[in-house]
Amino acid sequence: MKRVGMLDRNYIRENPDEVRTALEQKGVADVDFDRILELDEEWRELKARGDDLRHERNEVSTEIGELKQAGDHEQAEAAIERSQELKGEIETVEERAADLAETLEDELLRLPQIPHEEVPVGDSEDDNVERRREGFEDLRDLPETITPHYELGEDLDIIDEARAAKTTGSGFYFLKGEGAQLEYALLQFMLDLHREQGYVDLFPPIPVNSESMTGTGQLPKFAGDAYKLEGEDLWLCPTAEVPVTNMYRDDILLKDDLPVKHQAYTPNFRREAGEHGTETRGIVRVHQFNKVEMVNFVEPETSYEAFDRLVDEAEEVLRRLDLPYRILEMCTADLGFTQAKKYDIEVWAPGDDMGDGPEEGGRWLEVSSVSNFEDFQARRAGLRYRPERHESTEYLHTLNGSGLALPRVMVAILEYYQNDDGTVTVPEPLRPYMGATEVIEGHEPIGESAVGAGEKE
RNA sequence: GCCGGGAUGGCCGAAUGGCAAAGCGCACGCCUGGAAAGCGUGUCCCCUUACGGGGUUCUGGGUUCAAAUCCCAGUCCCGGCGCCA
Repeated sequence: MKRVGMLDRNYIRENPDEVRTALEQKGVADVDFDRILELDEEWRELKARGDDLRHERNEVSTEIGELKQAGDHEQAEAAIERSQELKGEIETVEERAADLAETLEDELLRLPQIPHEEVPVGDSEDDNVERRREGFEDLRDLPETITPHYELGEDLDIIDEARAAKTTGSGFYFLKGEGAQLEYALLQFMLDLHREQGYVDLFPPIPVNSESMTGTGQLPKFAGDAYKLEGEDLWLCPTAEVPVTNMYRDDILLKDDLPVKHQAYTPNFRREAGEHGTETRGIVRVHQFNKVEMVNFVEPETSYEAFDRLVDEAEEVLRRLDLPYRILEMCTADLGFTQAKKYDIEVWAPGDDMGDGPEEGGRWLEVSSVSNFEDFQARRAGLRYRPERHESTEYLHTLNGSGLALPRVMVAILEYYQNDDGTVTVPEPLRPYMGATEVIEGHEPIGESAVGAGEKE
């Protein structure tokens, strides 16, 4: 199926002002929208001219067949000559048209999704709006001083960043013993919970090709954020959204199939280019992390209901773990390229005072991002369905939400469930997944460096 | 990795160089007391206010006045052989 731009061409032609407003509100400066309109206009003229020439050629071509049938070779020769002339003319016109179409296509792929009309207009992340704050009314008794997760992880010997730098590089980490167990427990817990909410599990392939990356909107704009495999048209999965959404690419679903709700656990790989110097300690910003992702395919009229439900389904993870959090609505400037509306869920990590946290101290960590893409991804990826009362297909709406990103939840647990003696209480719902372990006590470190540090005799 | 076979609409499936069948499904209409059956129309993409026109047989090239059809390259599927945690 031919890829079309993310926004409907007819819509762009008929509503240029809405597109301009969206570009402005999203702060997209590298798109020359007037040029796109010109390209479209010019392409349509060439298209019409090419169609006329082809029409004539089709008529001549039919004539040739008839003349040959009738045995009139002289007339047939004349017609063949005319047909040859036309061939050249068509080639000239269509070559130009194809060039224009290609340029236009590239430009259209760079046009961002238009924000939903109720999204708060803003210039930067400072204009995001906090919608709710949950779980602060009945806080745990916390230690006088909370050790940040990166120090605690080292103390308990459950997170090892230094040795991962050796095997792989900075921005990666080993989880060890109870650390690794906690990771598995969180995974199983989240998957079981979302299964209760009606999600069907998927375990997707981790490398994805360029067409998939384009379908969900990572390409062409964000190529620099992803890891590319050398010599292959393959990228390391930056989020399960990519394989899962593209799973039904160019498919036509039935109305009865909808809503389709899938959850997928995958590792996610992100280069985080340009982020060096911030968050270098700990596992808050890393190049590889596990995440459970929820993806919904729904009928267009229901996508905003689905959005609210998706936020609730993601929140449920934090509610059950009894971790305090807040819900943030992204303003137009902080909406991603593909998103019409987006809420972030930020968990409270009390270990580090970063200034932007709540009055209780600590900081907010984004653990989920719930987005409605409306028909933006569907159009790029050819995701359609057949409504009952129409004979033609329509683009469906896609949504997704993390449910949740694991390392940051782990950070919140290590800090919020920390005890005075430096151990960590395992939240109730996770215990069945950890062989009934109630408290993480860590292990003795291994190796000579521990002796030198006075941690081992 | 090697050898062979294959890819045509939502589905199935014809056409082997000269207008891409037929069937199923679906929608609408006629018929009916109502339904079924039957009959008719429609059912991909693009341009066009419309009338209408163009394109489309996995993808990309080539041959030809003309390609679903012939040639080259690629992708994926099936079968066989090989290899393999």
